[in-house]
Amino acid sequence: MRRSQLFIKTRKEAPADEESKNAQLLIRAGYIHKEMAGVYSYTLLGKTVIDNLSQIIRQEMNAVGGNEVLMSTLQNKDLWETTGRWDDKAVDNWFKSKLVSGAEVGIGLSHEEPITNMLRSYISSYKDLPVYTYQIQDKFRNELRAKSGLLRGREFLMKDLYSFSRTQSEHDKFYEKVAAAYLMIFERVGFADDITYRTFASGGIFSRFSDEFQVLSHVGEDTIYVDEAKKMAINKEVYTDENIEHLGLNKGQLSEKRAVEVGNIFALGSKYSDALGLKFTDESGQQQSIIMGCYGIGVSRLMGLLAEHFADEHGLVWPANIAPYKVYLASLGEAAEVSKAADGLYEALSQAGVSVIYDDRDERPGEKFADADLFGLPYRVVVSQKSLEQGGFELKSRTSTSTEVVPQEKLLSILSDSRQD
RNA sequence: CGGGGUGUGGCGCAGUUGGCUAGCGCGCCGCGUUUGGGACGCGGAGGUCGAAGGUUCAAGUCCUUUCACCCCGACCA
Repeated sequence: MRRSQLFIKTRKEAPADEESKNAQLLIRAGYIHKEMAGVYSYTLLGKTVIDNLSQIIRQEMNAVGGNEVLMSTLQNKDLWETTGRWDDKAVDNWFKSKLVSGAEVGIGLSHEEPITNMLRSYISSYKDLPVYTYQIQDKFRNELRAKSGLLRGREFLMKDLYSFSRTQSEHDKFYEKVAAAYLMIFERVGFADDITYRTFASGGIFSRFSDEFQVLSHVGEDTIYVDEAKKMAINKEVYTDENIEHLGLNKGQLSEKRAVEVGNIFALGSKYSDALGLKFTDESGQQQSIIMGCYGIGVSRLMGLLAEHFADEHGLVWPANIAPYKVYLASLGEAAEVSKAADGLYEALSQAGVSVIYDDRDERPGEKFADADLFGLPYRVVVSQKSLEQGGFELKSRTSTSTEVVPQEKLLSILSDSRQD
């Protein structure tokens, strides 16, 4: 992508109506645009980050047998009344609207009801199960207060997986499989296990605990207690002597931390399947309940937390797997030989499958360097009179302060070598 | 929803006890000089001062109502 074709413009100053670092950086760098409190649009840069995150999640969900689906945003009130979740007293953050006829519809805040209902059309036998479905799409929640940029919005991108199992043990096995997949996902996006904790949290009716995936961060809304040696954590909401003992933890080994919840998995039992009449016939011809589980990851929140976490005083510093492009290629000056060399390198990189932003604008060096830093791409390559005289192009990684001049073939091999998966 | 704060060209801000043509920086347009860390000169364009109502000879400034945004708290099925 040529920078001259990107419509975004970077800013030196942070917007006055954002306090959070993630929103300030992402807006300054032109990744997102604020529509209103808790609602953001994504430019090509931001959308590519979202796509990269989604792709990693998709791969891991497919690996555990997930069927990706796309559910409707408009929701059938009847389904939610069946489970008792239409009432504002039961769920108080609905966005609701009306058809011209006057009939009420919901705007999707979650999808247990519709997915369960949809499966009634397809599931009837033990042979049809288990089934795992997942979706990556916008959810709408009428939060009393949106805050912290992408970390708590009213409209946000979420991956939700729902599992439908025949027995509790089948469910339990899958549950653990997803838990492992989650840790893999967070590792792949850059949150390794030194800061990511599977955390015991309140479980609802069907299990003693649910599992949250918490990334340690001072901007976190959650307080958790961490046993670093055992790699275990417990949410403040269930931090009682009884639970600590139940989990085999020792209060003296636990330290209090702030964390951001990036994922949450929990058991649903047969609450929704029974309520909506989704059952299966077992080998002996008997009707049986279906055991459900629910597994969420806040994709846009994850992006916000990545921006919050991977940044320095100059701007964003994306992990290689997440960066919207791998290389920021900048030409300096308007000399014909420089433009020609830069054009050629852009072609060569593109053909080698290296994703690159080519800053072909007529701007001064300082501005191009500042933008390269702010964008946070893993590598910066500079084409200039100076680099050409030294026999090549100047290569610098976003995190290092030193540069080296390398000839084209070597540059191509370096940049396509550590190609992102 | 309780408390605190802020709304002035695209962005960041100033604007005194009400006073006459509403300023500054960035960005934008034109010309010229520049070109390795967000250049400089000259000349331009762009504003219902969040909105509505009121007080006054006169309102960005005072009063009332209202909307939006940020932060703390509560809430987060």
